[in-house]
This record gives sequence, C-alpha cells and structure tokens, in this order.
Amino acid sequence: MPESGATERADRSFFNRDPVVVARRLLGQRLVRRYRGIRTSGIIVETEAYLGVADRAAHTYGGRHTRRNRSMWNIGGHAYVYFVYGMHCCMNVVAGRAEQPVAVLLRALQPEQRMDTMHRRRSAARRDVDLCSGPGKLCQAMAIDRRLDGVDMVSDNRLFVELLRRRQLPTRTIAVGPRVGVDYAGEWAQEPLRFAIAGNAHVSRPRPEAGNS
DNA sequence: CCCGTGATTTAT
DNA sequence: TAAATCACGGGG
Repeated sequence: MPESGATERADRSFFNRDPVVVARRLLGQRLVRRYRGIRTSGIIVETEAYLGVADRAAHTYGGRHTRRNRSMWNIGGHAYVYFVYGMHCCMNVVAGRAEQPVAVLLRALQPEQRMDTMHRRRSAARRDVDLCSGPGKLCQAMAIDRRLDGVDMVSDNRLFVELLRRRQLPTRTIAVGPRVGVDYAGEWAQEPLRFAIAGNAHVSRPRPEAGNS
C-alpha cells in the first residue's frame, strides 16, 4: 500500500464530542473503505451536522427510536447508513456522548485511492468530480450500503477514518451554509449546519459560500 | 424541471 | 392495512 503507515486512525474520543465540532474536524480527513480486497479512499470535503432530539431535520427528532435510526442511538464512532428514495444510501458518522442521537452526514469526498474502481461502480459518472460529489454518490463509489449500518468505525477494518491533520482546518477555509434537502424542517432548515472545504471542486451543489465562519 | 424507486414511517 | 414521505441522482 502507498500509505506511510504513520497515519493515525480516528479513535473514540474523536467522535465523542459535539456533532458540529466533529463535522468541522472531519473536513480534510480520509475515509477508507475496504471491500473484496480493494481499498478505496477519499478526503472528506463536505459534511452536515444533525443535532438529534431537538433538530427537526434529524431522524431522531422528538426522541424517535425506530428500526431505521437504531444505530444513531449508538455511541460515537459508529456508522449510521440508511436507504432512501428507493435507490440510494447515505452514510453518517455517529457523534456525541452516549444516548445523544446526533450524527454527521458525509456529503462529499475528493476521491483519492482506486478511482478506477469508483468509476466502475458508478458508470453514470463521466468525470472524477462526479464520483463522490453527493451523499448517495459517495456511498455508491465506496461500496457503502446497509450492510455497514451499525459498524464501529473505531475498530472495524472495513470502514474507518484516518486523521491526516490533528487540528481543524482554519476557520476561514471552511464554507458554511444551510443543510440540503431538509425544507420540511421549518426553521431548522436554515441553520448553518453544512460545512465544506471552500473552493474544493468535489463539493456538491449548491455550494455553500466561503467567508462564513 | 421532473421523475424513478421502494423501504420506512405514519395515518387509519 | 394503506397512504405518504423521503438527509437523492440522473436526464431533459
């Protein structure tokens, strides 16, 4: 593998904190997926925070505890993968402390390793920037589906995060905006809970504006 | 802009 | 049991 081996894997303490902090700190880190002997990876360039019981846009709004959102009630570091619109999967990383059903949706990656495999899995993608520029796209490119719902990313070898930087990116390089596709959530739809690396070509549309803290 | 697509949720 | 919903993506 072309890895240096010195890369540090995100541990429990990385995830056991405020979801907004996790969402910002995930930017610039690496998501790794191992499947059938192939290691695909990408740099996380776009995230959204979901704040749990009080957040009308969250699947756990109002304390809902259903079969689908079961893993969102798990402790930080677990994956929450769900199926939506009859054909797509979306992947979240559970954050917060125990019994806080909060999570971070991974919305886009800058593909890094095995882009050939990603193109094979996503024939509709004509260009590299179409591979992982959306929550459903990245799941398809990385072979992430409901079989990975509930896995512990701190200990599982199939899906995990590698830390490429110890610090969060400089605040001015993080673009902030309202979350995508949650118009049903009333005032919560306007909250600035979407984060992206400013100027990165792999961020999904519409792009949040840079310059917001 | 519209529409597929089907599991999940929510209303009867 | 039935109806509505949906943290999306692709094509026109």
